[in-house]
Amino acid sequence: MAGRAALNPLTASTTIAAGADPERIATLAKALAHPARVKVVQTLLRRRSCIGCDIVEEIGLAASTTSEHLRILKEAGLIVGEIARPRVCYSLNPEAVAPLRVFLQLIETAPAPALPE
Amino acid sequence: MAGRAALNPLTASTTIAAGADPERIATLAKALAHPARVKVVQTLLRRRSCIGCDIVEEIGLAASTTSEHLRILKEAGLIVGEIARPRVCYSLNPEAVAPLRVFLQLIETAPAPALPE
DNA sequence: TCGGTTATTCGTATTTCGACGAATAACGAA
DNA sequence: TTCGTTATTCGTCGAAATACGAATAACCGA
Repeated sequence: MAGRAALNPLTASTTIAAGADPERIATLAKALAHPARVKVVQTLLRRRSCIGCDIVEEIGLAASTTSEHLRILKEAGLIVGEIARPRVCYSLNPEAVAPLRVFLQLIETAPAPALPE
Repeated sequence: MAGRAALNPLTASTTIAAGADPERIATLAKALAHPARVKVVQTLLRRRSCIGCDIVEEIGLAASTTSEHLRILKEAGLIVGEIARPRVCYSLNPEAVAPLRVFLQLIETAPAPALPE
């Protein structure tokens, strides 16, 4: 089952993704639908280790605003925050993006449309 | 450079995606951040051929609302609309999702965080 | 116990989104 | 030319998102 590692490209479960729950897909996409949140993820990609409030100055918004973006990412399951008082250590949850990734891959490998160019 | 077919999994250009333009990523994600728009894409995946106003009844919203969703998808480059008066023939533009897909793949293959569980 | 440090919540203002019906556009067919 | 069919644009409304500063919470160390 793994989850990570394999990154199963296009298997049986893929076909199902064609009819995957639109709500779920949309929710995941929405979590990444703001530049600040993408930046947060990119930061966590760069500095693999968890980060505290460094994220705040990294993306250049007020602490309260950043906290809200982190909340949204957390709610979507994309990141997790380990409390290490007085700070919080954030890190990515790589498996969370799978449904959206599969959906995109399905689009990308779709047969070219009839468009005669 | 192909574009489709290969679906280049994780190559040199991937690393760059770690610092990919957050605006671009966010814009793509935003286009898919609504269930109705995901449904439109799913419909176009199922019925590979282009569709006219069938999309309207497929997703069950008013024609004007649907048109707006289609506009957003078009603006993001995810779909194209070929005019065939008096109707419009929509189809997917599979290559458009590449940047977002690469970004997601990068997340998914990121080294597991330090979280000792 | 008392500050110091960091994160989150709260209240608020502004902007954007999402939905609808009505009106409009744009052509093929009769 | 006039009608019918389909898509889009427009005006509007309520809901949601975004941003901020102030206030609050929650611990660790002195």
